[in-house]
Amino acid sequence: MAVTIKDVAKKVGVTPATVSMVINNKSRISLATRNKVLRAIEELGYYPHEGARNLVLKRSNTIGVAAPSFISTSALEILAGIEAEVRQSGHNMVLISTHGMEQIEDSVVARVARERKVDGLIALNLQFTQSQQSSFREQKLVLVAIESEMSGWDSLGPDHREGAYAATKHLLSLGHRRLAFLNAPPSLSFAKQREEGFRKAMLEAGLEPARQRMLVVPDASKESGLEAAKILLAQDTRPTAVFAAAGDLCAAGVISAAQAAGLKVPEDLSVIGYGDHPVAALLEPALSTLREPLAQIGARAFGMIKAALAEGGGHRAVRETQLPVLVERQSCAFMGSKPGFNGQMKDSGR
Amino acid sequence: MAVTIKDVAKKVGVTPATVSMVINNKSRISLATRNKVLRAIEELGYYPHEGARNLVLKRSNTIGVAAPSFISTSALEILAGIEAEVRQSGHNMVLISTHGMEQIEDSVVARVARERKVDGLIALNLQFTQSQQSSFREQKLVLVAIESEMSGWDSLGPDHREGAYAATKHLLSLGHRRLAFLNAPPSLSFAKQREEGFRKAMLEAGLEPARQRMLVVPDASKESGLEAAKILLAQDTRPTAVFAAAGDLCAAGVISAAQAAGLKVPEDLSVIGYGDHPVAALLEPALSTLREPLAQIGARAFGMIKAALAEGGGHRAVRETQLPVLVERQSCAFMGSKPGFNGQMKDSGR
DNA sequence: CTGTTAGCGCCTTCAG
DNA sequence: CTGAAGGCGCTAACAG
Repeated sequence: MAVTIKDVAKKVGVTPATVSMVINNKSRISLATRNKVLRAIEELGYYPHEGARNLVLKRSNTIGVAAPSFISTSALEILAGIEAEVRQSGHNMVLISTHGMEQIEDSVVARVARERKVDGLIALNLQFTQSQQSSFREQKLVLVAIESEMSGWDSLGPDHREGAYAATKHLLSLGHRRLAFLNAPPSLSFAKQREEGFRKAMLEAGLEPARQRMLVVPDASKESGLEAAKILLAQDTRPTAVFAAAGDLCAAGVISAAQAAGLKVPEDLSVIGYGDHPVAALLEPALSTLREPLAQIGARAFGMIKAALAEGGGHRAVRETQLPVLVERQSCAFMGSKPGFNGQMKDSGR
Repeated sequence: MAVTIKDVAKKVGVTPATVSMVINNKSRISLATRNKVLRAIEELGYYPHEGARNLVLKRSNTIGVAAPSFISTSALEILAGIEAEVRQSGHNMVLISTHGMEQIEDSVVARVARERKVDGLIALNLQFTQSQQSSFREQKLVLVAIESEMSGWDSLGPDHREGAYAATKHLLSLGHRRLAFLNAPPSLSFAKQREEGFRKAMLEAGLEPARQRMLVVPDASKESGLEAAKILLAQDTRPTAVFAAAGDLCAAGVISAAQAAGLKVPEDLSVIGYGDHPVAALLEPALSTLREPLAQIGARAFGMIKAALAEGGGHRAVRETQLPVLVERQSCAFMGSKPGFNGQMKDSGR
């Protein structure tokens, strides 16, 4: 049997209540007994039993992170951000992956909300139903959504609009005028926002986005990028730069298609991606892209949980957004730049 | 306040103990009261409080997974495997990342072993000290090690020796005789085993591994692969194939260097990696490599935890190993194959 | 077969 | 400033 609060109380000759108080720095206890207690704790190697404590305090000291899947580099980065904060504040963290299956999602709710295993929940790319949400409210469980919005709850995520705006501006500043825009299907929530950012930058530059250069790809795969690039490159006045807002993988396909067509990147065609996927730096040429502050988002999400918890679940419904940053590598160049004037030189120009 | 066992007891007119028994299918309770209780549970929406239950049962129903970091695709895959099993068996899982810092590692032990927050621990790429281990034993906590061995405890992990053997055989079967071998530094535990596998295959083919073709790279980065490849390609009789046992990123560097030197992969140089990193499939040409059954390893690890727990912590010290599988893509070809005889055709040949 | 009695390990009143 | 008492939600022994 592990050593309990009683053991130390007995050893010092006080009651458990006294020991409890010194542990929790409660009502000023005489320095004398306080020290005696602390010494006994040390000698006995006593550690409070968190479960017991949680039981009386009516909390779990644990937060859950729910997502369809964690097997993606972006989910991972967010997770890392959350984890660091969680540990630092002495909480626990459990992962709940739903695999996109409703059944599991429901069981999440059942277990989480009813067995009171978590005090708060961070939802990543997940949308809870109204009934699930109200079940959370009943249990006074706080919810924070990343990359999705649920009215009445805090939410946060990268600013797709500004990210796309920055990418477009970058291309524009390099002298490009015929920009192609490869977007994800509108069913993905961020697609609309990225398009807004693109349009805004174009309009500010006095340019009208050309219809035939705005393509929607079915997914963010390399194949999709290849297909789209073929269409683009077959046009009479082909674009001098393409912004693969659908993602870096897509951009990889564009580069690949361009090279297959005998074009050099970035001399003949500039390409910029989105997301800073691990492959981005490995491509030839290395892909310029937008990096989202994922770890920071994760950390902030936990911060919001804590704040909400502190306020006793008072719904704040804060909505925050964090700015992506442009990562310049070798896939973009001044329009019409000669070979020899390569990406490396651009980098130093900033 | 959530509904408790008392509430349902009161509603039915029995004592909490009775309710507890029907929940746990204990000593045969009259069907009549049993049904009444069940109905009440249903009506009230009662769910047992796991924390309270664990307190009296002296368990946590939770297993911990400790690793220096979870922020890698391989760690995540293992985690996914664990998670699925954990959920299925109704347990909980907490993540403990040590960041390779001893201080944290100690606190892991302190918290885990003394606050009794977990019944078992899966250690991933982690080596616990003797004193930590005996502390686990005292707490009757079971330990399973993945990718590291601790005597007296169960352990498992991918079979690096067989993996490397398979990779080497593959190259050999393609007619290659001058194989280069890029290994991780011997400080990484798997390096030795992969080298053994390589040597075994070579010896079986009657080949003596050439010293100058066996390089050690400082890390598994693309840069390391680039550097190593430069050395290899500058040799008089350069290798016709390279096995980047250090990892896929390294292989990416080799491919890049080869292409920069005007060689075509796989026609002029075959390259095989290790690990099936997400980028492997995206490279040009797509990289052949070895895929480790990570999810399966995770699942099995939890299986071992359960078995050990069931046996009441009787130390079994089982040692298991799982076989990687060869993933053939486009980066390997028959030695001396002409352009046109590409990887695609090989694929179908198997 | 069911109810009562004791806790699990801890914390918070409420008296002293 | 400290002790005693009561209880968090649940279950294992005992009685009845």
